Amino acid sequence: MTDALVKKLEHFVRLSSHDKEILARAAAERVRKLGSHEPIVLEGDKPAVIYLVLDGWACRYKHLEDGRRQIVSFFLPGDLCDLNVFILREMDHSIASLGNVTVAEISRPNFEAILEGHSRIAQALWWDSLVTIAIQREWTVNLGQRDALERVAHLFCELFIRLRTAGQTRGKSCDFPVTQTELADATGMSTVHVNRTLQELRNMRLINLANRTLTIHDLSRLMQTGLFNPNYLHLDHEGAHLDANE
Amino acid sequence: MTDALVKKLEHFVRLSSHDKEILARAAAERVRKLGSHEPIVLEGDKPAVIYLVLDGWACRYKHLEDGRRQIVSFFLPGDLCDLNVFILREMDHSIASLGNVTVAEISRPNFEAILEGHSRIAQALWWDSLVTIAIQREWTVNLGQRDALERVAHLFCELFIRLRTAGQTRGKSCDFPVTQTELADATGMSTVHVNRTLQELRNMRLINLANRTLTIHDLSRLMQTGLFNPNYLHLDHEGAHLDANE
DNA sequence: CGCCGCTTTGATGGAGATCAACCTTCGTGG
DNA sequence: CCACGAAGGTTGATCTCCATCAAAGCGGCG
Repeated sequence: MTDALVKKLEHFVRLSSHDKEILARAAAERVRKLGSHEPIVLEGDKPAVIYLVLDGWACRYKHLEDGRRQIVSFFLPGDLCDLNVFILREMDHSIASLGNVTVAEISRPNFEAILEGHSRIAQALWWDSLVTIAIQREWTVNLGQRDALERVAHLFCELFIRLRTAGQTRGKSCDFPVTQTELADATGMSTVHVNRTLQELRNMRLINLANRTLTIHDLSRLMQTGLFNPNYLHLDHEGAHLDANE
Repeated sequence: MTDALVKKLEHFVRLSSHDKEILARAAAERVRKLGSHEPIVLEGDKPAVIYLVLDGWACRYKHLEDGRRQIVSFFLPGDLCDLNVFILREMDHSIASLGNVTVAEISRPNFEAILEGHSRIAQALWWDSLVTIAIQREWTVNLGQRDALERVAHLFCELFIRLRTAGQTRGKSCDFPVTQTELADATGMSTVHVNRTLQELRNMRLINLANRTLTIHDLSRLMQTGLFNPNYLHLDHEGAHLDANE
């Protein structure tokens, strides 16, 4: 069940089978299955546990008082939410499932035991959280500078590569359990314009998106279209010197 | 010299005079003074030291290949850049000074010694970095959902409150060493429209911005205008149970 | 079947980009 | 001490991308 997490972390550092065991055990502590569009965390909640997405997608979002909503990040299989969040008194954002989702809830003491007892895992999780922050910065760039076509293209590149990193793609395709309304909330566009932008990307023979499946026909052209530079994902096995030698 | 940092951290937890001493000593290790618009870190650099802003402002930004630029965050006095950044092989963004800036460079071993030897400081720094991430998320919301007037109003509220938290305001005023071009790069607007938006805020008697000084005449109305909710700054002395008892 | 969530299409309007000047301030050097 | 140039700020005119409004398709499921 922790395949996606392990596979992702191994882009940073190679883990021993003991390390993998530790993660698998932590993720088995308490598993929850959720249907579509169910709340996981609500703004104002007291942080209680750490969530690890085992299967399916979720999203983090914020509402403005007048009802506007911005999705600020997507959680894919293998993604953890903010490690140190226990420090805060209340959450400043909400989290909800997109399609059907399976999450592991990891309790605070259990999680802290892992961080303290297994420094290679801890390092890998720090790397992961630095990448998460870099992704958030890139979203700022995306919303601030790119036009509609570039913006959607960039988002698709990011999500596809992140999924591939976690072993969640099939050739040129992947699950994509996100409605156009949700894409609109993530890109700061209207649903109507998301729809037209998707048509444009389809007409350019870059992608297809139907039946909750995204197919990217030509990733390198899609990357050009979205001015996508993957450096912020820091994927080149950076922590090789920390590899488990087994 | 570390007044701003200490003052900020004390919104989370009260530090002992020994803690403060530790911070002051670390910040004295190597101090650099920079003029306006000087590079501090460039995208592609290998992370080498941690920076602490002692005086003045800096910004983090990213360029697209075609020259567009997005400022993704501002560094104010007392701000540290990403704690764990050493893990990464190269930087995915750049940092530059805005006006004149004094920064402390803290070496990796020195910094790690502080984190390990002084858990109260470490906790406070974790809190600070969680707030930094929350700010980045809020920028995503700002760029994705708010219109020009709201966006600038929101940014001013955030910066003013962050400065006040670090003891860097004088009544309703504060230094504001940011040109309209830079405001445009931070808000994803054109300079022309930034200019017109500032005029609108002035005409509404909410602010004045001249001679690198921002004055906020009516903060609560400015907050309404920008749909600003300060909860994401987590300022209410959250870690009180960790206070140094002296 | 009929309804609900999602997608698609067409028509209209507006927020903000872009282009092109011009003005103001201030630091520098002659 | 003034001249000049560069950087920053201001203005007006035009244009375009995308929001908004409204309505119609289209699955899929109870």
